[in-house]
Amino acid sequence: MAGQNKISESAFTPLVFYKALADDTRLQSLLLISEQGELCVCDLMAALQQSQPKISRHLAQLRKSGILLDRRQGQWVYYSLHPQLPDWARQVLALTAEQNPDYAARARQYVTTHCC
Amino acid sequence: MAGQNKISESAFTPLVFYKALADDTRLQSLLLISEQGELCVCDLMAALQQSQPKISRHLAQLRKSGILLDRRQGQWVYYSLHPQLPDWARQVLALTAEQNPDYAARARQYVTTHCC
DNA sequence: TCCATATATATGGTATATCGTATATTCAAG
DNA sequence: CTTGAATATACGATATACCATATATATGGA
Repeated sequence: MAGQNKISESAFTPLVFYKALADDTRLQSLLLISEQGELCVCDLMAALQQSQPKISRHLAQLRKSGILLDRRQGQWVYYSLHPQLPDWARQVLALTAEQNPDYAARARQYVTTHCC
Repeated sequence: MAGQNKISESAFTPLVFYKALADDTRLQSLLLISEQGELCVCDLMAALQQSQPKISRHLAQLRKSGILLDRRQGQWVYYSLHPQLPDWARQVLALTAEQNPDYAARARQYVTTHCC
C-alpha cells in the first residue's frame, strides 16, 4: 500500500477534511505531523500512547482522504502531509497547532525521541 | 433559550470545534453565517433546503458548543458567531469560506432574499 | 528459508450521530 | 386569551463511527 501515492481518490471537500479532523487520534496525529513534517507509525504510537491497529487505522483513513502521504523506508512507514493537500487545509492545521499549544502538548513531549 | 448568551459551557477545544464542523448542515450554516454575519433559522432553511427541525437542532448544537450566539427578535431567532469564539476558529471559518467558493455556492444564492 | 519486527486489515460488538415525525414553546396580533 | 407563525425539543428508528482482538502482509536479517 505504501508508495502508491494515489491522488484524488475522490473529491476533497471541506466536509471531508473536517470529518477527518473530528477524532482525537486523527487530529493529534495531524497536528504533530504538521509540526514535525514526517512521522512513522511507531512515533505516533509512542506520542499518543495508543495501540498499533488504532493508529494505523486512523492513518489509513487520512491517507485515503488524500490528506496524508505514506512513504515506506525499510520496515517503517512514514506519514507526511500530502503534497497536493490544498493550501487552506495546510493553513488550518498550522493555525490550529500554533494557537493551541496546550492541546497535544503531552504528545509533543514523546515525539522528540524516536521509538524504534 | 434565546438571549441567555451562555459562555464556557465547557472547555472549547480544537476537537470540539472540528466535531462541530463535521456535518454538512452545520458546516454550511457556519460558513454562511461567517460570511453574512447573522442569519435566522428560516434563512438557513431556505438556503440549505432543509427541514426546520433539522436546521434548528444543528444550530442548537452549535450554540451549546459555544460557537454560535442566538438573539431573539420577535418571532425570529438570529444566529451569529459567538463574540468569545477564539480568533483562530474565526480565521478557520473565514479561510475555508474564501478558499472554497464552490462549496456552499448554491446555498449562497438563496441567502440573498429573506424568506419570512 | 525461517524468524522477528513494523505495519495493515478484517471482523464483530458497542457507542454515538443523525434523521423524520410529532409535540412543545414563544411571541405578536387580534 | 385564543390563534397562527417561527422556533425548539422529545422520541424512536436507522446509520455511522469507533474500538479491541485476531490475523495478514511486508521487510530485513540470520
